[in-house]
Amino acid sequence: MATIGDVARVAGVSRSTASYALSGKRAISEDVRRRVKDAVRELGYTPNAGARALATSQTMVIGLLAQFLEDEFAPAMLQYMLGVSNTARELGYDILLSTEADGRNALRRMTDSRMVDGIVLLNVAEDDDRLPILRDAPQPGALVGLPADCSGVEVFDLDFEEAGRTMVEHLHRLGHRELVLVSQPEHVVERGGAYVWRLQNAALAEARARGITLHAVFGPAQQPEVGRALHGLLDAHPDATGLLINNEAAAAALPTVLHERRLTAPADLSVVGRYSDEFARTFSLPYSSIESAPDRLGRMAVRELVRRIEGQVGPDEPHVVRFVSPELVDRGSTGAPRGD
Amino acid sequence: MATIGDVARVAGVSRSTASYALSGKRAISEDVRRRVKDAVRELGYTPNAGARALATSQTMVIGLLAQFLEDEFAPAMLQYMLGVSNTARELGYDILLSTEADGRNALRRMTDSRMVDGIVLLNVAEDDDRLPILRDAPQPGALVGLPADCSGVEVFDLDFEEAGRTMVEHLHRLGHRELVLVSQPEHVVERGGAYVWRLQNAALAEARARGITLHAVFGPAQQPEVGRALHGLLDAHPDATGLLINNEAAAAALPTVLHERRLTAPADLSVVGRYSDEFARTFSLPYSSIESAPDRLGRMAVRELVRRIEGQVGPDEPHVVRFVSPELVDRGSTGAPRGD
DNA sequence: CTGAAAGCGCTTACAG
DNA sequence: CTGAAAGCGCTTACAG
Repeated sequence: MATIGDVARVAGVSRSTASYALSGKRAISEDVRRRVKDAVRELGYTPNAGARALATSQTMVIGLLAQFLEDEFAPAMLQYMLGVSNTARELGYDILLSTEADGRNALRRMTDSRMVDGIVLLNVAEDDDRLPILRDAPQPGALVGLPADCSGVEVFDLDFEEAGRTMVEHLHRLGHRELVLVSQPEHVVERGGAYVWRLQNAALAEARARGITLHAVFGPAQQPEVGRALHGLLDAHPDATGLLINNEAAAAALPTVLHERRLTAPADLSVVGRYSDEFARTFSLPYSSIESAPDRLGRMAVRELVRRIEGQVGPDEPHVVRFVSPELVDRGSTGAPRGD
Repeated sequence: MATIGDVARVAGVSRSTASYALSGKRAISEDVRRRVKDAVRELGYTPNAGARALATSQTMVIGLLAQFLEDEFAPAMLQYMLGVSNTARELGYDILLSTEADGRNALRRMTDSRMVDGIVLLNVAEDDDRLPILRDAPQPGALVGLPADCSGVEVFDLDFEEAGRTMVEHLHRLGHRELVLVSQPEHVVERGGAYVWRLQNAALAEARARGITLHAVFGPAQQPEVGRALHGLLDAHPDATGLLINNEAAAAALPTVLHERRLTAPADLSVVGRYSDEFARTFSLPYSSIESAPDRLGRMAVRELVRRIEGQVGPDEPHVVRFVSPELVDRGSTGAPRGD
């Protein structure tokens, strides 16, 4: 493989001149620049990434820690990954991916050995055990998901409180007075998925403020349990006219359940979910939903991370905690309650 | 950050001795080994990956080129990625991930700049335009998917011919005489998804050999088109008693379609799909299916790739082309044809 | 505008 | 069993 030394020799200049001609970091005569470029083409030269990283202490690589936790919906994670990966590439960075169950190990390896310039953490828990390691690392970090302690890292998340309020408000305005909310399984919450609480508590508060009833339950995340759970719920609350779904598996199972019960949305039941548009398309879900914007969150996290990496924002400047406002995507699954 | 020089100083030895004490590549006195280990612990030393890569020309990184093509089912790709990523980690390698639409660019960048020791290509097309680049690269490559020309790379794929035969044979034995096969969209085939042809042609040949009827069609990959297409198919072939599905989107849409038609499998219609068990669980699919074994294929590809990388198989030894035999996972969706 | 040299942090023959 | 030195392939002050 050709080195910068080969390029220099062929171009008849010194290695430093060859390097500068390629980086443009100092003035180079037109003649020399041309000879260097020609040599590069002739030799098919590409800089050795490891050598460059060693010299510059920049790897142009971002570490991406994805976690595929049991009972969480793997396909949903993919959208975040793609948002991160594609944005990184646009900004000139490659992605070092870890899918290890033990994220702490992967994180330590990547940061300690200087394989990456920065880190993106996905699926962040309330009390995420990767955070202390990330804070101690010399590289900056960005999270998708809101932990209890946001110090030292950039944080991006959907505004789940607002999402909960929006769902309740939307159905209340349509005339609904009794609603059911199906959240993720309780052990997702216990593991640190505080977003489940955030949405649910805000929804409950909003319902209370509006004087309407909201039955909030945790649903399973697996088939066929989640289908049975949905049947049980609809049996238990025959007067409920609106269904709120903050549980991807439940959303995916709902069409079958409604068919089995001979129910149609919105004629018999109004339905609002919380998932991404991409998810809705993949699963052919016909329900209006709060867009969870995974690609947008991934993009934002990488953009801010790169600003940190490249020093466009100083190390003393405060870290960002940014919430994406939920948007309701209308797919026509809500309307006036039946009997109205 | 501590360097090997710091370790050496603290341990009171030379840098080379410190290095050897850690690698174990030459005999070291117990005393020195202990002092070096202590120094490592005290300083929290981790080798700089870039420096090591430069010195050894080994990065311990594998490049993973995933392609998310339009109209292909993104969640299915995730299973392959996880198989690759997890196996790589078990063998001591990290994953450099590319999700770029232009895989050729990503491939060239990774190989030319020596960021990786080897490459895994996912979603390989009949005439994949990344292959010439991979063959020219100094790093070995492994594919999941069968191209027309397998030279110079390790190839792993499901035996789609056998899968097609198995599906037909299974239903024929149960007494079915008229079947419908729904494949991926035709433009997936045109783009190079030869596996679609392989399964379909083998199924047609098997049906012919057994003297039964098989209607083979290409289905859409998107909602709601695929649902409508399924309805159209069942309308068009009212006497068909068995449905073969080689199209993930169609499989995901089928439960709804059958409910809408008040059909039950296998009482009214026997159904056999071709997808992974993980996929079936995620989408709550109750149909028997040919297991496409994405995790297993990913594992095999990485294992063989690492054997090449580490020189356990010589550069002159022939490359591997290995097919995974399809296994039929019985989920009870097939039986005797209705009216029998 | 260009070159010679130092240095990034490792590993590994070479010498003893 | 250990050390001094060279080298991996870059970049970037330092000098001219």
